[in-house]
Amino acid sequence: MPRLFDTQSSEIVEIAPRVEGQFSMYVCGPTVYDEPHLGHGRFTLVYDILRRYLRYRGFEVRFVSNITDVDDKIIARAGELQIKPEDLAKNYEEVWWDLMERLAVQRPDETPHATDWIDQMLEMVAEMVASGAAYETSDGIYLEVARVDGYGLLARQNLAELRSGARVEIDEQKKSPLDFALWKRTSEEEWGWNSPFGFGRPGWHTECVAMALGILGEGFDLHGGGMDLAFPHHENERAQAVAMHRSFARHWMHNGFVMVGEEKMSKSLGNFTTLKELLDSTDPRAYRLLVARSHYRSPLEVTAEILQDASRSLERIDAFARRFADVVTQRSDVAPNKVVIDGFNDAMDEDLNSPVGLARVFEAITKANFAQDRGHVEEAVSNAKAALLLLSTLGIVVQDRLEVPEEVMVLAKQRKAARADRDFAAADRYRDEILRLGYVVEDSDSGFRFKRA
RNA sequence: GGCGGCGUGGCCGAAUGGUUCGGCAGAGGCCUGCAAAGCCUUGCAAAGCGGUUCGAUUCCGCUCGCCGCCUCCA
Repeated sequence: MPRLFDTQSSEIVEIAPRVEGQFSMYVCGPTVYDEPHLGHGRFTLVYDILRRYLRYRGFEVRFVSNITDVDDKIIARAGELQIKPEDLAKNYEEVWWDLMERLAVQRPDETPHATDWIDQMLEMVAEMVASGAAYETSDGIYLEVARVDGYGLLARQNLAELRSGARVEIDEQKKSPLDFALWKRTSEEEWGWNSPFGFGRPGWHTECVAMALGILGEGFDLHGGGMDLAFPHHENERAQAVAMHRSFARHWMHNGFVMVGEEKMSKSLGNFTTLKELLDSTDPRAYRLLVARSHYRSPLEVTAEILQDASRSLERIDAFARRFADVVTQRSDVAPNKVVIDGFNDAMDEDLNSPVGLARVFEAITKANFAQDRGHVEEAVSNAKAALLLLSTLGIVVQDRLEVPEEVMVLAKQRKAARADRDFAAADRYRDEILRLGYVVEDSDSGFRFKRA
């Protein structure tokens, strides 16, 4: 059974799902008001890898990730641009899915939108008001944090310490600065919904509770997001569930930040690189490799040099894939090497240790090459198959074959003939021509293959 | 102020109480007509100071440096 670090207990524990063999996970998705940056790319890759891994391990995974399409920032941005907030959200949601596709992040099974869950949120608010956990002020409905058992669990702080450190703006009407809005009352000119609590819109923390419980049900298996969501967002989600006496996530998972130098990359610091910039300039697989080769809870530095490093590493993977593309399909009788698979699984089972998992993959690549060099085909193929299987489990799509223009193919054949005649001068001329067309020919046991120059 | 975490070879990233590991880059060699790809060999890593121990990079303490959360944030 895989184990994961649980933010709630601060230790690595078995994930032991609610229903054997099934795994339900909810990950906080984007607020669609602007271009996603590298941090968004990291978290989506981390949970994509988790999802792929659990599936590969035989779990039936149900993965829900929301789109926050109503929010103060969306409204503010839309106001600046003089467009409707709905249109802004729609536009950036399209941007989001486009980028996810480029990153080869598989679509969640369900992608609920906050605006489709307003009724459910209002029911929840009514329930919390009725039970006395929530109270009304002139501008909305607030949850009284002091009435929630164990508030501060995810922040690893007790209520008194949180309160003393609170930097939230003072609101005379709130019983505590930590109390948070469930429903924000607004004027009717603004974007909003009619409700028993007056015209307005939901608070941020409420939507995820409604959607997670509404889709996955009580006691779902895992709730994840970036570390900065642990507090207050996830804390406040949990608080609402507690206030309603519903069991919430069994397990909390938080990934580390993308760093810029010694600082966290973030919108507010303005030190971000957008995902689009990255993907326009780098093989998206290089970023995935980078994410996978550091532990998901560690900070991750991304620079041009580090990306270059990952790209070169990727070249090694592709070269390996090219070398084994044919023989692997020919030898359907050979199974992936079990020692390699087990080593990978052991690493991934222990808090999703993909760096060690990748190390096992690279070792298998070396063994496959070593064996192939010596003509030990079965050993080579078993290692190669294991490596290829594990790479796909990490979502790394290998480029094992390159389609070349007919012209290049003809030149390569001519070169092959020239070499057979031991006319090396001619062979080299053909190779130069191929290079001029943007390809490198490599000799192989069976003839030749190509890579991009 | 409270809480959590980090400091590993030229670079990035892991594991680990004793022999460590992966990638990238470097050096030498093998293979190749020459390349490419590949393989092999190679480099006295643990911020500092103490302590525990037969033995510490790994455990404990202190010092220094850095980061994150406590506000919107992946």
